[in-house]
Amino acid sequence: MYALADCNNFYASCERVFEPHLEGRPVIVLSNNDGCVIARSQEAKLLGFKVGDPIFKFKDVVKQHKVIVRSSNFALYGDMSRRVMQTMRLFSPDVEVYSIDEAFIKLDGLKGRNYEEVMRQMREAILQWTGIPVSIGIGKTKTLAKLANHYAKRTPEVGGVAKVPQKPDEMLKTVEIEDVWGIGRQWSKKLRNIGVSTAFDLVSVEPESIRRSFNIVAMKTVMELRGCTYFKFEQSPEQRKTLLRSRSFANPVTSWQKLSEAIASHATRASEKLRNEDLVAKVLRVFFHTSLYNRTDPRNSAHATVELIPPTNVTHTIIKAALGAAKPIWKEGFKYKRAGVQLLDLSSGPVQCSLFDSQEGQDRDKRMMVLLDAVNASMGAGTLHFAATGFTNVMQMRQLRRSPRYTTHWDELPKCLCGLD
DNA sequence: TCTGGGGTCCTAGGACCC
DNA sequence: TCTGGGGTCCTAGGACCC
Repeated sequence: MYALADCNNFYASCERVFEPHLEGRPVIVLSNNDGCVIARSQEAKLLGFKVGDPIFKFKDVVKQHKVIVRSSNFALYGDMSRRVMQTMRLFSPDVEVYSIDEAFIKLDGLKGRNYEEVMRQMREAILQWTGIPVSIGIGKTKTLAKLANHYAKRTPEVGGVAKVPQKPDEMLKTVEIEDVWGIGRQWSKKLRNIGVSTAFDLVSVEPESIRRSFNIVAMKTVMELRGCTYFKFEQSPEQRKTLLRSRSFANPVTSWQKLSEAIASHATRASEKLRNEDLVAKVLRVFFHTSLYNRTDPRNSAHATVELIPPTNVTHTIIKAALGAAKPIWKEGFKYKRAGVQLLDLSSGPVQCSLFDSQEGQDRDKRMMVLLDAVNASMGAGTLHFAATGFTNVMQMRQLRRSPRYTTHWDELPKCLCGLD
């Protein structure tokens, strides 16, 4: 048996923990550069805000309903997430962190106890200790736990915890096809066309025919809804295969100087992440393109791939490779809106030296990176950086409404939570 | 004027091998 | 006039997830 614990409206709930007066009011959180909606409180959902809505189209609604609008504050959300997950681990050692706001919990270790009862206690503890409300679904497979979770979220009477019953038909009938985990927009449309509109309809379809019309993953989803385990519990995550760092520009970029600084910044952040996970990359891809929405300006999309020989995680090597690949494909006369660096073919194994590499050179680079990381860890990110990333900060995000990073920065600690002096 | 930033897996088709 | 049967690897595109 599995449980899926999922934080309710996570980012909006994080904003509320330190500002309780936001309770009951519509709250939305914006993407980087304050571009579009990425999270909504229940009240904001009822006003019709959807994930991905560009905020500038909703100025009137915001004003009329006094919607609380916040820039994203991932320092806060990441730390709150860590606290929630820590609390879960006190109730079961088998926790698979699935995303920033949800985790699967294997319940088999709790044999003899009432699963629902334990999960209710866990829910209470998380709410009391972190201030974050969660919903919990329990089922025989991950897909069924997800489904029960969905049910719990929409059915207040169950008090935040729901379990797929022995005879699941009635519950399955209440879940629309697009709300089944693993069935997205395209497949839902196709399924509705053949008369499949709920989870209940889907379990009645012959799995083999689903495999033929869709693919093996869709078939596994059907089997999971029928109670057969296909998606395994993964306590420790598999080693990642790719790593991407990219961002839209607050203001369009037209010069090679600015674009190269952005690419060097992404290369820096990607290298740091790589070292953080003790990996090296064999392939690098760099890309940049103009706005996807602007129909009047000339459009351009460029990308290039290079092999890193030998595989590396050294910042200056990766910056050099990224800029070397980007320079020949850069063109004058375009307003670039986004750039990024992707690292592929990642491995943790020992590095095979190339014929002309000196061991001394590699050792020196390694020592330099250890020093760089240590300085930046103790004195703040970016304290030491390569000149290629520039000093004017082309990467500056538009973030006009970010709340304080209450739990991770000393100078932003909450001073008063109750409105009293 | 203003539209996010990450990931995974599967499949089909082409190039190549014997 | 007639033209096999079996593999692997790579890439692009499309689906899904948060």
